[in-house]
Amino acid sequence: MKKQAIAQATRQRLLVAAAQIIQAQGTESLTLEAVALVAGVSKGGLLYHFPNKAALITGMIEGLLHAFGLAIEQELMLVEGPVAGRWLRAYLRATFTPAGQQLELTAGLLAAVAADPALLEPLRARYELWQQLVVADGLDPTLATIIRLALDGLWMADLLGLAAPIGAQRDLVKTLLLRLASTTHMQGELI
Amino acid sequence: MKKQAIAQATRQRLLVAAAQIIQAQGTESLTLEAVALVAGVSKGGLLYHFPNKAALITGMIEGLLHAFGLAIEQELMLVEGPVAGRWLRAYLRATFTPAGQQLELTAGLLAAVAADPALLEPLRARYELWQQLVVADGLDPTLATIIRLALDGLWMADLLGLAAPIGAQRDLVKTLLLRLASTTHMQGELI
DNA sequence: ACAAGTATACCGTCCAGACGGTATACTAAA
DNA sequence: TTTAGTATACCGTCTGGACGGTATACTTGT
Repeated sequence: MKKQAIAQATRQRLLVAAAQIIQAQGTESLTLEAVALVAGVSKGGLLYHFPNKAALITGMIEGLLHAFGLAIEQELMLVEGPVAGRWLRAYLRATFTPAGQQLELTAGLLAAVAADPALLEPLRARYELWQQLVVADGLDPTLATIIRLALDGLWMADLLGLAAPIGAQRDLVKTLLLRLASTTHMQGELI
Repeated sequence: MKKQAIAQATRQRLLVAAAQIIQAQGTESLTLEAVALVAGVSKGGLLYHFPNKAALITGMIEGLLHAFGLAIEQELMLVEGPVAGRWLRAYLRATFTPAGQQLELTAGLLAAVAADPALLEPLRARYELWQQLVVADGLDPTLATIIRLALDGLWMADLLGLAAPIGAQRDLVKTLLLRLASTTHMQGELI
């Protein structure tokens, strides 16, 4: 195998190992040594790929952003429903997608908030952008924002184990959210 | 002043100091020494009130649970709207309560997830209870769950600075959520 | 084609400093 | 006088990261 390809795989293993440690034992246990051990690399090897701890965490967040961005783009290609709410529905489906539920990568968020909240900056920037797209999606901006917040809430409930809906209830939530995100105008008492 | 009262105030200062440190510098900077310094107490003084770090974090979470529980109870006393959705609306208004301290204490959650996810257990238990109340509130359970998730999402967006709606937009979100939580049955295309 | 030279990927050790926690001394209110 | 509350001094452990070294893959001059 090509050397570069191996190196790339090692890098990925390190990222995954870091996420696993966080999920299992909390960010405080995220030490360079532990990550290296789980990934089957020496500490020096880890530091080759990520020159310091912050770089490792940034790597996780960038990975998350990249994966989720791809998931959205993919969902956007699906032809469905009215034009209004198109983007929001893609975002919605992406969060319900395995990639969106890659809690592994999501753990990077926790690591960032632990090590230095400033590391969240790229994520914040992306969220600002997403929020802009959400309100400009042709739906009622307020309802669209609520849908967005509900998706984020679900994501957090999953991450922290805070009574996230599962099974059939989860499907119902998804279905209703999708329907809300297809509503160009609401009737009667709602708005 | 009574000595006990002073001690109680010191305890509170320690909790607040811990929350401030977390918000400003991340959980990794939450060291006993730093907390003591910010609170204007020596390390020994801190350890009198909280025998170890886990106790300090548990204290923050219990404080959050207590404060939020009180806020809900208070909102429940307000007479308004239909019976259905009564509890959810109280939860909703409590979430929007401008008690800045609440956000401070919320930081305890981050500390818990950093130090040891098991410390979240009391919070998880409480959430299960809340979720039960949410679905049994007389509204459509799925819509009620979505509202709950949106509130949690808002809470997280505030906590992490992820494009949380502010100002007029925030008020609109609150108003629409309240209206959704007063809807005993939805019309037309929605359900 | 191939030796010589260079870049890439990774290893193992070491250390200064920070951290949680203990032990003990002090102080002022009751 | 007692003791709740706070201060000071200290210890053992762990951590991030620096560093020097090695082996394998590439590139280049000839």
